[in-house]
Amino acid sequence: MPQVQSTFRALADPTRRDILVMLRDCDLTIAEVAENFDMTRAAVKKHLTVLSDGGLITTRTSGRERINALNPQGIDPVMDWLKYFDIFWDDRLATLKTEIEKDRK
Amino acid sequence: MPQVQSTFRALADPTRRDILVMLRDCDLTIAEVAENFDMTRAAVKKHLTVLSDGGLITTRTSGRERINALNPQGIDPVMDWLKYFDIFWDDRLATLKTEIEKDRK
DNA sequence: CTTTTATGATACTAAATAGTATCACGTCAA
DNA sequence: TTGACGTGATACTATTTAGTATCATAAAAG
Repeated sequence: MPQVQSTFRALADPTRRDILVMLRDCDLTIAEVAENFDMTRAAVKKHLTVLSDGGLITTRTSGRERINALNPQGIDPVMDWLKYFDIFWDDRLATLKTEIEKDRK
Repeated sequence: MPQVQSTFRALADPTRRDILVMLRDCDLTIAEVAENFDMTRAAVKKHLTVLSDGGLITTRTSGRERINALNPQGIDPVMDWLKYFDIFWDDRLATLKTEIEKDRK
């Protein structure tokens, strides 16, 4: 059960946010993720570990490959925390939900 | 106009998130914020600068005091980014909005 | 005017972080 | 079996970050 801190920390790096966007479309092995970045596979692996610690991704092994997938519930701790600002961004929240539904059409 | 990265970074530190929670109730000077932490005023000042860079707070000067206030729109870049995960957390968003309205009663 | 108070700013230290290089290990294929 | 491939893990370096200490400046109070 990841702490809220580990989730916020995982989201704080642009490379890791890019990885999450990639995983939104399809699951990827470490090597496949690394192809999209100008850094070594080992560095990408570290980012994936941080994302896993933050509960934002899950991993499963298939033979010698490790497949990374987005964890739908991973964002929950962040959302729970943001709730503290309800009196300020409640209206915005409603607007966002409308935009999401519009995008899906 | 703060970049999304500076906002995510500002949120990634537990001390800074605590400061935001404090400012949710009332505006505070640097010294008043510092009273709540076991660290020097200079350290708190640095955190406030990061929060300001991230657009999460605004500051105004009153005499020799500098008053820090929560910026309602500061969280927008983060919310915009989270929109990318719409297909996963749309249902959760609706649930959260319900909880917020319930809490307000 | 003198003193106190709140802040701004700089220099410095320690720890965390992002990255590389390297090697070991298990799996798959010829 | 032999080797290539994908990964795990460690050691190392450079940068960023969180914090302190210190001093300068400006405003409020006497």
